[in-house]
Amino acid sequence: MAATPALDAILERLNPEQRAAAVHGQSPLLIVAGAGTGKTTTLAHRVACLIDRGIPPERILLLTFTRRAAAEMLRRVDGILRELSGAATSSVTASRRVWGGTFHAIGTRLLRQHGKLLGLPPEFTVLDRSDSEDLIHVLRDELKLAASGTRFPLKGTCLSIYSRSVNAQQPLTRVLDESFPWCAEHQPALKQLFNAYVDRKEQLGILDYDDLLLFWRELAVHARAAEALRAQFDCVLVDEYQDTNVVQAAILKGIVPDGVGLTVVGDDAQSIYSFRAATVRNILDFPQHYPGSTVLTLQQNYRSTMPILQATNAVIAAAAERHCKDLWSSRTDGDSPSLVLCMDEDEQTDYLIDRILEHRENGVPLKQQAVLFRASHHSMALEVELARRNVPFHKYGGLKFVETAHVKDLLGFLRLAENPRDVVSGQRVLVLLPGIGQVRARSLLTTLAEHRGDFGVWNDVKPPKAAGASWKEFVSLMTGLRNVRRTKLTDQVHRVRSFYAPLVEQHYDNVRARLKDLEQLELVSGRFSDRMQFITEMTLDPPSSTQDLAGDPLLDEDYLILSTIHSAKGLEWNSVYVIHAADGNIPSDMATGNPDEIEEERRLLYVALTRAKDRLYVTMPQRYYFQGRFRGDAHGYAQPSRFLTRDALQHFRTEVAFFERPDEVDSTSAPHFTTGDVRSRIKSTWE
DNA sequence: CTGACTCGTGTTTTT
DNA sequence: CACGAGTCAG
Repeated sequence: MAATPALDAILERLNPEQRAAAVHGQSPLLIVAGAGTGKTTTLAHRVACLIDRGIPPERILLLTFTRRAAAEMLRRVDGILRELSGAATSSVTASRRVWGGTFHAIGTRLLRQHGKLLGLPPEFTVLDRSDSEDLIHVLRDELKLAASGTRFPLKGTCLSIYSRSVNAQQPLTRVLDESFPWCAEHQPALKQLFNAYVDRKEQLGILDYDDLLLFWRELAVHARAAEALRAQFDCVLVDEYQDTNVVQAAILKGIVPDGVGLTVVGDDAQSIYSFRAATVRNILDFPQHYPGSTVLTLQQNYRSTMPILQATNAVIAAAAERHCKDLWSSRTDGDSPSLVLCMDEDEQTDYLIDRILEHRENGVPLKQQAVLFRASHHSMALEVELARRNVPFHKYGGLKFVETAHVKDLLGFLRLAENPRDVVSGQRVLVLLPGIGQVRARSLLTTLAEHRGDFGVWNDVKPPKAAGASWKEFVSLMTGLRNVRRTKLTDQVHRVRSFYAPLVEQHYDNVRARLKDLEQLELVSGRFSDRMQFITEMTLDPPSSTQDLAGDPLLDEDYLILSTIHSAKGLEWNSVYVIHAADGNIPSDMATGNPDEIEEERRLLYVALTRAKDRLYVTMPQRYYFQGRFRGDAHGYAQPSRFLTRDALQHFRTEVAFFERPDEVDSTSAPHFTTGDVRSRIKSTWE
């Protein structure tokens, strides 16, 4: 292709492999990009090149793993385009026209656009994980499955089984045998439940997360729709391809059957989402799926120092199956990573905070430091201590703001108004009202459905005594919300909040914090133009939790990052602390069932370690106190993660976190007073 | 039928 | 411990 001179100059900044990827033509392309090898930079340059080559931005589809990643990528594209055109404003809007987002978000958008071809109403609502569980729960009751004597799997387990089956496209028997053997005896009942689940979603006009992919795939193979989709895009780029599942691969195959214009990027060594049915085979077999494809491998690491890379290379070298990659860096100097043995969790916490503050003193801002862990609750003790010491932090992963009961309640009102057939939201909202329980809620919703979602019929219902005046108020709120679709969204949220606030006090503890969250939500809603968009975005791209523990991080310029390893994917920081690196946590003892799971845990540790640019600490408490049943000082001893092999440990400096104990005596100074003084003071309390 | 209560069990990662 | 399932008094 003929690049303009200016573009050539910009591409000079890339290394040869990166440049080859950026300027590659339309034949199928796989970029195997090791950790920190400038994957985002490369992809951004490729998108810029495509636009520069005259491909209309709205005909480019960029699929990423998170919305943040898409935004970051397009920001970089903007930068490059602006350089090219000498700050012309047109380029800024150009990248905004690119279709960028997660598979689920893009799927939603395309299904609203083309869903009619499948008979799907464009105003469908989307269930998040816990909504889906609630629906399963309702159906389980209706089918009386739990009452059959033997204990039936919990709603969450049922949904996991269902989800695995559809995402891996595997028959139920196989999923049960391989992943849920203890539920095998319930196979017939589960089949019945899943059929009901699929039918009910159809009746209610709702889709769950998995449906967004499944329906999109149907769209992509459905003759007329597929044509429209294929005609819509010239180029499709997929990031984090190692974490896609077979349904996602089928979607791509449908949109781009011959792979012309298709680019996928990923690193098999960082595949960590098999619990969501992602399969590393997608990236490994890409050349077979798309004959004539080009494979480019990026191996020069621009992120970490060589001592850190030597350690991470050694950790991944022990993996059972991997693409050979030998990451290297020109940053040869730097400190060896530390393995820090702490006596117990408290000492680990103290050690961390001391190090973090020390680094900050030395000019590394808190935002450039991250504490990473396997499970969300691993940071609890640290969070408490950070709050006590007034160190601001922001936590990614774990329970999100929108998953808290009160936020879901408030959104429930809006969702019911948007789609009165949505009985999941309906139940949720109705049982909040005094005097209304499961049974009455169900009958009210049936009545509502019989009157085509006209909330007015509820005026004729005899309200339960306990409901009092609030029933009339509730009905008028809902009719209002139904009719005033044009009212400003914040006003709608405000009305719901006024009605709902008193109910918070009746149903939950910690009322103040929850009411503050609701205020926050009203504020957030101001950023959205219409209600449907607001509801959908909140389930597909929920904001990470507001941290009220350590003050509002938005007000603080600088804050420390706490993150699960899963949520840290693709990110990097100057100083990284991987905590609770004991066997049983990494690998989690929930995930040591089969060799594949263990291998994934190894990659998980690899992902964590490769986030570090300059300084890497791996810490673990050696003594764990048992939680729960046995109180007192019962404890056990932990071993370092099995993935820190002898070979890997050669690249670590092992230290023991000793703390200056307060009992270290300063023998040089004379006593200010005697023990006799102390005793007389004690006596004075009752004298 | 609702809502307050007790009892027992299981416990990761996320769109 | 925290949540879900099951029990029982209004």
